[in-house]
Amino acid sequence: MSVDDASVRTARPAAALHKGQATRAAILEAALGLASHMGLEGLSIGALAEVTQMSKSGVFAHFGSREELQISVIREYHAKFEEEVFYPALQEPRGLPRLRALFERWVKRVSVEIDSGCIYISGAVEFDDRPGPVRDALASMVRAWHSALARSIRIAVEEGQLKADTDVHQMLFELHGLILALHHDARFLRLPGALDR
Amino acid sequence: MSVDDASVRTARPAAALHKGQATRAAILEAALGLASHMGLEGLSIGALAEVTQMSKSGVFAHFGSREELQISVIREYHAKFEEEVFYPALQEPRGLPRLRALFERWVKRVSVEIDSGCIYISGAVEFDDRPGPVRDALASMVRAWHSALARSIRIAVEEGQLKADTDVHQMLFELHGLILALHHDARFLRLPGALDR
DNA sequence: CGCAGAATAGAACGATCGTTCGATTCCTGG
DNA sequence: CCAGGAATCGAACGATCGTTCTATTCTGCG
Repeated sequence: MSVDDASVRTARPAAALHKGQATRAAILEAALGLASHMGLEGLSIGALAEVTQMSKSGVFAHFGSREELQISVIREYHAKFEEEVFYPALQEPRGLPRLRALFERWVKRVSVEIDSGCIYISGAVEFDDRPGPVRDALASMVRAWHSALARSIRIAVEEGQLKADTDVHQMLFELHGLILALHHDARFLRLPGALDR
Repeated sequence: MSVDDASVRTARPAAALHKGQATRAAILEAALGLASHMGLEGLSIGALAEVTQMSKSGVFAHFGSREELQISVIREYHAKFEEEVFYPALQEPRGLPRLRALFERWVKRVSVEIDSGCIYISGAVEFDDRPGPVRDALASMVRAWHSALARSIRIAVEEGQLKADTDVHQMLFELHGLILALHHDARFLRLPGALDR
C-alpha cells in the first residue's frame, strides 16, 4: 500500500535516466495544463491519461493516489512560479526596485495566464473549505510567496524608498488585492484592464 | 426535453400555495448552504437529497437539470445579497455616504461568510473557463453589482465628495481587490485581518 | 367527498470516478 | 546478451454522478 513514494520524489543520485522520471515529468506538465483550466478538483486521472496517451493505471502508478498527484502539480506550479517570477527579480537591487520587479513579473504572469489560470488563486478558492494535505501544501507555498513579498517591502521601507510609516502587511494586502482583481476581471469578466496601478 | 421552465420560474398569480413552491424554496436554501461550502460544481443532487431528506428524483423534479439548479442557486444568492447589502444602503444619502454603506455591508457580508463562502467569488473562479448559461447568469449578476457600485462612485465624484480626477473604474477595481484579498486571507489562510482600509 | 393533477418515491440506466490487481512489455545494469 | 526489476497495460471493482422512467402518494378545487 503505502509505497515509499519519498524515494520516487527525491532526486536520483545523478542523471535523470530510468525513463520513468521522464514520463512522470511529461504527465506532470500535462496535468499542470489541465489543472489550470479545470482546477485542481477538476483534474481527473482519466482525462490525464487521454491527454498523455497512456492508460489510467499507467498514469496512476506514478503518483499512488489522486491527492499525491494534486500535490505534485502544486509543487510543479510553485517551482515554475519561482523560476519565472521570483528568481529573475533577485537580480534587481534589493528594496523598491526588486519589489517593483516582483510585482511586475507577477502581473505579467497573471496576464499570460488569462487563458490558463493561476493555480494559487483557483486552488485557494477550491480548498478554502477542504482541510487536508492538498490545502496544506497550497497554503504553505502561498505563504512562502507572501512572506518573500513582505520581506521585500520591509527592506524598501528600511532603505527609505517607501514612506517610513508604511504598514508592511497592509501594503502586501493591497498588492495582493490588485492581483486578485486583475485575475477576476480579465479571466472571468473578460474585460481588458491590464493597465493598472 | 426542453420543458417550458420559464413558467416554473415566473411567479404564480397570487399566493405561494401549491406546496411545491414551499419545498422548492426549502431545497434552494439547503442548496445555497451546500454550494457555499463545496462550490457550485461540488453541489450534487444526491447530497442535496440527503440533506433535505428527499429522494434524488424528488429534488431533481423541481429543477429539471443540474444546470437549472445551479442557476437557481445563483439567483437565490443574488436576491439575498441585494437584500442584505444593496437595498439597506439605499437609505443613506446618495454619494459618498451611500458608497461607504455599500462597501461596509459588503465587507461585513464577506466576514460573515468566512465559514460559508461567497458564491460570486468561488463561482467566478470555477466558471472562468467554462462557458455556458451558468457562467452567463453569474457574470451578469456580478456585472450588475459592479455597475451599481460604479454608479455610486460616480455620484460621489459629481457631488464633490471624492476628488474630481478620480478614475471611477480604477477605484471600483481597487475596492474589489480589497474584498477579494480579504476573502482570500480570511477564508483560505485563516488569518484575522478584517480590520482593513 | 371525490377526483384530477401536482408532488414525491423508487428503481434502473450509462457514464465516469479513483483504485486494485495480475499480466505483459520495456529498459538497463552486470 | 540476458536476467530482473521498473514501467505500463487492460480489465474489473464499487461508488457516485445526472437523468429517465413508472408508480405511488398527497392535496387542493369543484
